[in-house]
Formats: sequence, C-alpha cells, structure tokens
Amino acid sequence: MISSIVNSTYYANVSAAKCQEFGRWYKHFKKTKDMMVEMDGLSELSPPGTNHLSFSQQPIPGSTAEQPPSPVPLAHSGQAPGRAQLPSLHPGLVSSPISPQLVNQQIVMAQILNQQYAVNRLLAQQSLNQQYLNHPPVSRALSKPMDTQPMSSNTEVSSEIYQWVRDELKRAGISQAVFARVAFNRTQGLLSEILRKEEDPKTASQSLLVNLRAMQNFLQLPEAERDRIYQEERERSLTAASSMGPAPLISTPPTRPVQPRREECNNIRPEDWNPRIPVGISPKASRLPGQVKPLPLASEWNGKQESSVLNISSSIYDEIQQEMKRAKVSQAMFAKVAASKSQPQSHPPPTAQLQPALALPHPSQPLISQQPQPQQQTGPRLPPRQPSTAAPAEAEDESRQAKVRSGARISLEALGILQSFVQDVGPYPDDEAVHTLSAQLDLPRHTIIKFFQNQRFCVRPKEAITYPVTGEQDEVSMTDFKEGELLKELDESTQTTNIFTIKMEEHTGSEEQCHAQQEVKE
DNA sequence: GCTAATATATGC
DNA sequence: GCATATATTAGC
Repeated sequence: MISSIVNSTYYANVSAAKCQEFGRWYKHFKKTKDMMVEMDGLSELSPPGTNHLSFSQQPIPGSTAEQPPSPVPLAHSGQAPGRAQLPSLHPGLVSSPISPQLVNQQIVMAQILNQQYAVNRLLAQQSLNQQYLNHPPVSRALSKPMDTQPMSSNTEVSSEIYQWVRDELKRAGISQAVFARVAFNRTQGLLSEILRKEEDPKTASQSLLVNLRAMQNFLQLPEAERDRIYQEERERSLTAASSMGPAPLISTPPTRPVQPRREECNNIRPEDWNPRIPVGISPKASRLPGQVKPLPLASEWNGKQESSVLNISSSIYDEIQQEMKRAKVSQAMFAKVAASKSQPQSHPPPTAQLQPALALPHPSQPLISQQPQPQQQTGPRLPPRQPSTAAPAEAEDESRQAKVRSGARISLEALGILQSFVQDVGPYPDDEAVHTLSAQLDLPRHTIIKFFQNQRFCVRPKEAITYPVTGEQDEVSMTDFKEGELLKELDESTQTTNIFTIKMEEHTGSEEQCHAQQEVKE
C-alpha cells in the first residue's frame, strides 16, 4: 500500500487507524531504513524493489511467527508450479549461497519484512472487521489492506484463480456458498457460475475482476485465518439455520444484511479489504424454501468489535427471533413493522431498523402486526443487500453521510492522524511521508507540509525545540494547524466552514495553549 | 451482474 | 429419504 501511495496509485481514503499504523510503521521504517543504508554499502544484492520497502513484498518466506499468507492457497498441495506466480515470494530472501554480510543484510530485511508483515496482518485483521458496502464501484483504485496490496486493482488476476478456488474449496472442505460469502461476499450460484465459465481474467468484466481479485486476495490470507473465517461463516450459518426453525410460509423478505455503517472507518471503501466481510447469510437458507435468511451479525465480523455505535449486538437476532415467536408474526410482518416504525428516523441499516420495533412495548406489537400493512414491497424479494434494491435508502444514507463526512472527517480524522503521526514519528516527515500522508488523507501536499510546519512551531516553544523523534509526547494539538489555513484548505473542496468549530470542541487545554500561540502569531 | 429459487447431484 | 452441495436460471 505504501508503495502504491508513494507511486500515486493509491488515493482511496483509508481509515484513521490505518494512517496511524502507517505512522508507526513509518517510524520503524525510518529506523530500519537508516540501517539499511549502511548495509547497502556492503552489498547491492537486494532484488529490485527491495530497497523500497513495500508491503507488496510482505508475505515473508521464512517468517516463523505464523504461516505466511499462503498466497498460493495450496502451496502445500504441490500444485502446478505456475501458481507460484502470485506476487508474494521474495526470492532475494532465500537466495544462496550468501556471504555473511549478505546474511546480515537479509536478516535485517527479514526483520523489516516481519515487522511489515505484522503490521499488515494487523491491518488485515482490522479490515476484516470492517463492513463493506455492497458491490463497490470497481473503477476506483482499490485501497486494500496492505496485506493484500499485491492484488491491487492494477494487479493481474491470475488465470489460475479458478483452480486455486477449487483447490481451496477442497482443502478447506467448504461449500461454494461459504467461500462465496466470505471471499467475495456473493452467493453460491454466482461462484458456481464463475467457476463454470472460467472466464479469462484478462478479458473479464470489471465486475468479475473485482470478484476474482477479492477471491485471490482472500486466498492470500494466511491459511489459518481463512480457516477461521470459514469456521465462523459456517457457525453463523448453522446457528442461523437452526435458530430459524420452521419458517413461516410467507417467503420472508429476508431482513438481509446490509452493510452496517462503518463508523470511524466509513471512509474506507468496500474494496478496502479484500476478503469481503463475511455476511451472515446462510447459504443453506436458500435451499430451504420459506426459510428465512439469517440476519447478519454486524458485530460479529470476525468476531471482533464493530457496530458498537449502533448498539446493535448479535443478540438482536435472538431477540427478533423470540419476538417473532412471541408475537406469532411472520418475519415478513416483523420486518415490515420494524421498518415502518423506524421510517421517520434517518436511514439506519435494516438491523438498526429492527430495534425500534423490538423496543416497542410488547402489547402493542401484536396489534400492529395484525394490521394489514400497506404493501410496499415491489416484489416478493427484499434483498437489502442487493445494490439495485437496497440502494435507494442506502445510497441516500451514503450520500448523506458523505456530506457530513466530507467536512468532519477531513478536519477531525485527518488532523488526528497527522497528530498521531507526529506523536509516533515526529514533526519532521520526509518527502515520502508527506506524499504518503497526502495520499492517505487526500490532502494536498502543502497542507501536510504546512501542518508539520505549524506543528514544529508549536512544539518548539513548549518543548524547547527538543522534539524527540521517537519519544513520547503530550497530546499534540490539532489546533496547531492554523485555523485559517485549515479552512482555506477545506474550503477549496468542501465548503464546510463549521468544521473548525467542531474540531475545536475536542481540543484539550494544552492544545488551546498552543492555539493561543497561534492566534497571537496570526 | 447479481440474488434467490429451484432443479439436480451427492453423501450418509 | 434426508441433508447438503452444486448447477441452472428467472427476475430484478
């Protein structure tokens, strides 16, 4: 990712966490880079591109900490050697014979890569915890977790992907449904089709490419990770299927999963992580006529946090189940009631919509349920996740969010990120860092530079100009960034003049101190 | 292009 | 025969 950013091929916004990770990584990178510079004098044997540490090189052969993300899903299966073409191996690291100096160098390299790998995994993990929007636009540069960076949008999808997938299905003993869900969040039928057609990725449509890339990237996850995801998906399916029990006859509009909102990460595009997040739809449900699709566990993605903002826990599904039993209403009815009850609110995802209904006093629910509801559905299906159907509300929601985001995110998140970068790395970023931050935050370079200038200005008087490059630091103020400048910058694109006000509310006393200095200066 | 329904295949 | 997986396809 870093290299993509540096190469200006990476412009999608990334989460604050990722940026912060970048800061941490960069700190380390600087250190190791210095080391490397010294060592470079000894040998020039590094493979091309090695000097420029890129995450694309990270699956580290020899990393013993954990199984490498087996880019070749079945590296163990001794499949066609051609598969090894996945851009994961780092030949330079295993070359031999090698001189002691080279050994040293490579040890350092390995350490660096290990570090990167660790970060990548962390980021990948983070990504996996994030929700995805449904089928994302495909043209945008993918901003994937570094882990999967090698498979960015510009990257070829191997024509062997189909075989890899098949092998993976065999290896893991999973159904197409599970794989389709976790790897690229599509349905079994589609995967079946894709595998049957085996279109050459070179001539494949954009949409197919997206899916193939997603699969490929998913397959790059460590095997253990993939297995875990499969397991979760299977468990979810099982749980959902069993908890559903005999379904109402009404073909229930499955209160399908909708991409839960991504709170602080909502600037991350769906394609940001690759294995599209597993969604709690039971593939089996489709085979059980009348049975309702299980709801997705928004908070359950990879069993991690998420969704806390919405206060929707996985228990919501149980509650819904119980409530439907209690009220003896069909899921369709329940969904309708839930939706109608929550209509006036902004556009919460379906899961959120259900909560108001659950919150109703019990006695009222049966009554409502029995009322003939005006048929609002246009068809038998209610596929919230389907772009075409679910899009209206979600799109609206999206755009609405986007409006809010456009201002607030830049001012708060970007500054927060810059701030943490300063904390981690210091206020003296080199060009590369500036470039990267610029790309990551979608801010002009000069804005970044200006920020650091201001940062240095602020820090100096307070800390007597001894800014520890790696040292701990008090809360560095975001207000260090001059109000006027910030607004000026932002106004260029988003006319959100109240941003700073919002931002100011979050500042601490020490920051105000600095801010006061700024004002004086101004 | 995709989902969901459903037909068909497979395994127990 | 049932449960589950995969293939196919209507409909959005």
